[in-house]
Amino acid sequence: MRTFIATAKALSDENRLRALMALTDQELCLCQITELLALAPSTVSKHMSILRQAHLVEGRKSGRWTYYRLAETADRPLVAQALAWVRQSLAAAERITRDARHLEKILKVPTGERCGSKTSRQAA
Amino acid sequence: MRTFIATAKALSDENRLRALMALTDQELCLCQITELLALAPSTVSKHMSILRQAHLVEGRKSGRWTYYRLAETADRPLVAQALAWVRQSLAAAERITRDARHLEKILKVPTGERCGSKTSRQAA
DNA sequence: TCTATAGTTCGTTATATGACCATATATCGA
DNA sequence: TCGATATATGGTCATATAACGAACTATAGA
Repeated sequence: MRTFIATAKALSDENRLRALMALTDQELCLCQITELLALAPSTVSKHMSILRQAHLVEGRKSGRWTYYRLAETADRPLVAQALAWVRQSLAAAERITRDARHLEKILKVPTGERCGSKTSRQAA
Repeated sequence: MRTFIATAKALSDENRLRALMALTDQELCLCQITELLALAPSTVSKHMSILRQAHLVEGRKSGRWTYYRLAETADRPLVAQALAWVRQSLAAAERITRDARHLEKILKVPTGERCGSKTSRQAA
């Protein structure tokens, strides 16, 4: 019950849903999600922590960056079911498709020029 | 997106989940759900209103009573998916099975002796 | 080594939520 | 009609949540 409620709550916030949907096709580092959502990094970090605790995403630390991806659900069918529900409910949502277009641009920025670095800010 | 979030929020409260699961096998009037959850009637009414707005349950007014049942989902596959997720996630939850046992007793009380009437209070 | 960058954690603040009681509405039965 | 019952609605209060900035940790690179 607790687990279920934690998952449902994790799925009750627009920004977390946008982050989740952005991870559909590839993993993203926190700064890319931050760029997409246009929120403070600390806020996004908190959101991702909530998604991770609900086993909806997994985090992988690599050097300075933390990469997030959708969770491996082979041994968690209920999470898989939840993710399927999210995906089918939101795939066509205007906000999500807009994010997908925005994400394309974000992904074109090479590693090393991303995030809050002066270089990437100038590029933007 | 709004709709999805409303649904996810509706599923984020333990008492609403208990009510939802209690409706698995039959419809119940508000007072029966109130008895099951042991909350103030106004609180339960609010909960059912939230579930109804999320299209998870339907209300049917009959005389003094309002009967709630799981929503008809033939034309709402996403709601069906959500309900399936709930059912499969919680069917075995200790709280839910305990509620099911409690519900059996509640259902044995004949109509007219239910709810807060003096008769039913004496019976309890 | 020193500085900048990426991310997390913590404290604060505004809003959302769930609980209650009091009240309103509606129905049933005497 | 009048009183009791079933539910809904509105107000209030305590707690939960999401946002931010500040401060901390860790890593990379000059």
